[in-house]
Amino acid sequence: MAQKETVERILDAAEALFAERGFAETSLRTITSTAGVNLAAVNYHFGSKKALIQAVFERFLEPLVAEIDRRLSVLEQSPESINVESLLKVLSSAIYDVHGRNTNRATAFMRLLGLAYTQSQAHVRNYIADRYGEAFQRYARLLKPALPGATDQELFWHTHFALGTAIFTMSNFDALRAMAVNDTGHRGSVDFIVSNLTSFMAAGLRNASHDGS
Amino acid sequence: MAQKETVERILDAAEALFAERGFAETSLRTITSTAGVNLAAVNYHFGSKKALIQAVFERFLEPLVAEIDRRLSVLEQSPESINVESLLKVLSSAIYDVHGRNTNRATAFMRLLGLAYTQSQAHVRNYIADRYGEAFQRYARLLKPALPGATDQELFWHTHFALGTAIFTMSNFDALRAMAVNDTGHRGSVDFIVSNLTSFMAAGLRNASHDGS
DNA sequence: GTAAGTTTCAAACGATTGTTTATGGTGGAT
DNA sequence: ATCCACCATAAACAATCGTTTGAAACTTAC
Repeated sequence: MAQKETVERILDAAEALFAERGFAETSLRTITSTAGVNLAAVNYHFGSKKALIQAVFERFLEPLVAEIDRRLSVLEQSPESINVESLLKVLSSAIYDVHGRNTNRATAFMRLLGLAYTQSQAHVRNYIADRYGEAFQRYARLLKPALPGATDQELFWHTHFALGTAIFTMSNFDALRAMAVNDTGHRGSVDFIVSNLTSFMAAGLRNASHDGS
Repeated sequence: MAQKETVERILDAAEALFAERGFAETSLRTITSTAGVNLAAVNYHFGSKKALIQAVFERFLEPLVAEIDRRLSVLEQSPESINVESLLKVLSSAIYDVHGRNTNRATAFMRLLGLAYTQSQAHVRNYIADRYGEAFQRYARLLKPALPGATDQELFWHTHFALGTAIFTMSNFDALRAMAVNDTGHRGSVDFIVSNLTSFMAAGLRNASHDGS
């Protein structure tokens, strides 16, 4: 078995299992037996469970952030088209683009992103902040002129309200869909949910703006 | 030491520790040593760790839901005053009312609520849905006419978007305030933040309504 | 003051966790 | 064919987990 294969199989299994039950609740034995590799393989290839968690995030975030950056650069070339909706669309489109319409993978990723915040042991948070903080700030710089009249305080809080909405929805995606079936009879397509989520966030964000537009 | 005292000390320690690090990450030994009681006390008084988790939620949710119910009954007596804002105010006022301006306790609980979703051990979710599902549905029934034109699906999702915004904000309250100081120079008063949060949620919710009002 | 009923306590239980070790096997370069 | 770097494997490691035990300490009632 080639080394690439083992590493990849571990990452695949870890990603799915972490998303399903969280970090602490997923043992290395569950991961390695799901992946069909030896228990010691994780420590051999990654060093520790913590390093494996970071590797899972890295494999996911690296192409995503690159794609977001690319799309922001495109957007910057026609500044008149920069607004709340187009900025939010950059994010959702980037997710679609990187993982296709493979909703399994996309929802797994959403769960992971949510877990990174809620369940995160410090090392995950620090790693993400350290590695992708710059990308976040670039986004914030573009958002500011899209919400004229908002003070820095309002901008900060409304941005994090929107962030919270997305993260909560993502990290509970499957559970919410199950509840939706129960309450409304419809599971809701990914497109429907993302579209509603985006407009919810946009409406809330615009609420911070004072220019009445 | 009276039994009441031991039980209460365990609940206090468990509540704070669970909120801080999650359920699986908090051992009974940490809880009991923080509470200053014997390790076996948890299993003696509660039966199991799972039962302790439920007891923590029950102690918090019981008075809160009762207060919400009381306020909803008052609101129902003057139906013309029922709208998105007044319904949201019921929630924030109920929290204030039950725990005063003790934001520590309130944010700890919100983090617990968030964990109940993300660290979904099925038993916590089932317990909450089982016990407080009716109260939630009553609220939803009142919210529906306040958002005319929204389909059941839109109502469900926008409600949970708003719920997610609140839970995320409250459960990361301290961290967000620390970031706010860093980014804007202002910590933001509780009233300022709650007021902005409420209007963000209201704006997003109204977005589900199609009557254009 | 004694007996019955509760609660606390130190100690141990078996199970599971992440990690390490020592041994074998494999494939490519010389 | 021989060597060597790399990887897979089974087994064991120490630590931690939730839970149970049996005896001691306490409270309550008569």
